[in-house]
Amino acid sequence: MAKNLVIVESPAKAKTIERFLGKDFTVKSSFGHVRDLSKKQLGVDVDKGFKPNYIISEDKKKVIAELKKLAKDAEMVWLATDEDREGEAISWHLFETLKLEKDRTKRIVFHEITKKAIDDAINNYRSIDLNLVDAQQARRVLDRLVGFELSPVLWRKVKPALSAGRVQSVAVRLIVEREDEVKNFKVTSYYRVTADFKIENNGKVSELKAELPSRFKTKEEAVEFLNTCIGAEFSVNAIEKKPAVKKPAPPFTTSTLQQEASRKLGYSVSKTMLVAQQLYESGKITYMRTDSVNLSDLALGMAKKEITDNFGEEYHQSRKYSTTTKGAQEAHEAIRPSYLNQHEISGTSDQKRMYSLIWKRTIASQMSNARMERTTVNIGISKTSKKFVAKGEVLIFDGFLKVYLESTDEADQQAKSGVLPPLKEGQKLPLVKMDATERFTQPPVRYNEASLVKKMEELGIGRPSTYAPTISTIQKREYVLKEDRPGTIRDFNLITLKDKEISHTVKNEKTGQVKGKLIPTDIGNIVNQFLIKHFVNIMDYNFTAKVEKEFDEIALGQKAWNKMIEAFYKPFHKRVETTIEKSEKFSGEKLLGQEPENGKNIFVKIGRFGPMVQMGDTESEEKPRFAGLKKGQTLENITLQDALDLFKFPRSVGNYEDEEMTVSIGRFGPYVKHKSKFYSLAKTDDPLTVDDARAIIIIEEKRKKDREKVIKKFDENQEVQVLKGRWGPYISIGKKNIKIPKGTEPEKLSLEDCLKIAEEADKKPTKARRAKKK
DNA sequence: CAGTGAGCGAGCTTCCGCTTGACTT
Repeated sequence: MAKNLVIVESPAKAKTIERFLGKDFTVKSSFGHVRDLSKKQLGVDVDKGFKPNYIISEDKKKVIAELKKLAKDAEMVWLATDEDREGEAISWHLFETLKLEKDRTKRIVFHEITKKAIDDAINNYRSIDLNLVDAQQARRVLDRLVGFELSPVLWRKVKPALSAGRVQSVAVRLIVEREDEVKNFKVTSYYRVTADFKIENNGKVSELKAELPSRFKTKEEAVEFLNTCIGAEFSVNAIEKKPAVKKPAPPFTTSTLQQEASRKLGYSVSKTMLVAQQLYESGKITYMRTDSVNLSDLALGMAKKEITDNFGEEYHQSRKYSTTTKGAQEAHEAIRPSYLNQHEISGTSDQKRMYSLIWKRTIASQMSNARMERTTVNIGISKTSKKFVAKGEVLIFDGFLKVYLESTDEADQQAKSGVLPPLKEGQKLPLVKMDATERFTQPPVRYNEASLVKKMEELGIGRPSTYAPTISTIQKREYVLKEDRPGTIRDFNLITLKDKEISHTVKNEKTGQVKGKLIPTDIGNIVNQFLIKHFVNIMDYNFTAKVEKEFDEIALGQKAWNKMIEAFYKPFHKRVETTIEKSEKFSGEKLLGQEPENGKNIFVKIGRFGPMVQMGDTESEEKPRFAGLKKGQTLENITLQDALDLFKFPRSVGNYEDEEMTVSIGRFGPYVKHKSKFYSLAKTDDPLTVDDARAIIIIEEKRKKDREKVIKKFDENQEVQVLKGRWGPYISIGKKNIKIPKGTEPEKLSLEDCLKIAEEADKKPTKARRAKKK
């Protein structure tokens, strides 16, 4: 039995550390937090100093049992969880649940996993910092109080099963407000003038492109300018050369990795985290949930060697980066390859691509600046004081650009200017042509997953471990949707001056394309309005920053955590109560107009099951009729006619096999119902016009598919079937579906085999079932 | 996950942070 037990948070880390420590040490992991507030109740006694009721998480019971046993037998327990608020709390929870003894427990921390760092940590042990633990408890309790008191208000006033929280509600707000900006943006057009000149140098002909720095507001002004330029003489007024440098970006944090993987590899933030986790677990990169841009001395040394060996000494420049991020806790290093001499790895193509990205970014961060020379040429016009400007850039030394350049979010970047041809001051420039192109002002760009993370990080909302889960939560609650939109064609004017003649053409371009952007739903809009109306302080972009400041004071021992919570909770709770009592249901109800025949009012609003239309008043004797909105329809864009169409369902479309067929719109889109069976319409079908002939085709097609679906049937037991599904063959027994074990040929299964497989499946634990809920 | 398809209120929803779970022999 080892004399020493070391407990860290991650099992991968445990493995590495164990190698450094030798056989007197056993290293185990806690797998993150081991206790939390009870899941079902508030878990905080608001009347007794906000005493938290901690419960060992179900999936941690085994871990705790094992650690308890090992701790009992060890001479010394070393709590080596991360050096931040959460890590300190994990150590404390371990101390409490494992019932450790003070004089046989030491708290240590290290930021990098090297022999030296670990030895140093062992020599610099301390005790658990209870102030820091209190700061974490305050954070935990605050989040619980906000989440568990606010969400029920939404259930009562807006719609059941909604949620609100310090982080997610503000994330939704960002998206809602950006959408409003896009909606309210007034596109205006202007004219940009460019000119092409011909340059002759010793018989060599080249082109010089220049632009007028000022823009024209109207077509008339642009034409007037071009008119002025007819027959004018153009000449070089001045040439200015200026040196410039470009610096590499700092090494990756979780947030910047998510952004770059999104831009360069097209990954969602959850995919980025999944692949990074694989790389971490196989020891190829350092920890992937970090807000630090710091590289260890070891890494700096490796980077220096790699750069000098591969590119030469002049390419190396040692750099220390420091974080500018609000609320960063910096318990880890930046995300970097574990071994920088490994330029490539084996693995899946996703892993290879991400590794290569991380390697390049890390190496580039320790390389020299790129140096260039920027040239600006002013070109005078004989008939006006306006001037054209030509810009060129020559790379003098590539530096870090040799390996890596960070991408940007800006959609339409100016074309990179290249080398200018040799020019002399006073030189005459013959005009080839001049274009005045109509351009349009751009609305703000909607967030995608990664740019939302960037914004959240700027505001200090959320942590590296929660960016991805938060983004999936707000989509799961249907507050926002990730959307693609094809865009529309827009005409623009092009006026050209060539050979002293002015010509007008109309061209077109695609605009308004959207790919993977986050767009608020009706529910998202309504919930956001509601929360801002009643709980503006929590929706404040600075709320987190404010409470973080108080958590810091608690960590420094300047404030008692439950006093802080009390000061927040009293007014907050009162607000919750008055909102429940006084405020009306918040449905976003809007009167669209009247039904032309019966004159009843038509409303749109959020109902128990989402956005819907209503015919007739709620207070009237006669019950109103309801219908859900179709995909793509929103409270804002729906018209009276759309709404009236929705009441046309269910529509009878004739008889088939002596039974009526009806077309209706359900939760999963339009369908035909026949003999109490459902048949989905194709995307191309219009549910308002589908007739009997088409409905019969749809029914028959589905029947054919169902027949092909059956691999095996058993006459002796009709309930049991072997079927072909979307995910391969499976056994269906009544309402239950069972996966076929690997290596079994579905065609050869007998009834007995099927029943046996089903029985086996039944015995297995029901863990998978928890994930079933939508 | 394996096909879902209503009703407009009787009973469950929910938070943010840490971390990766495993069913044989």
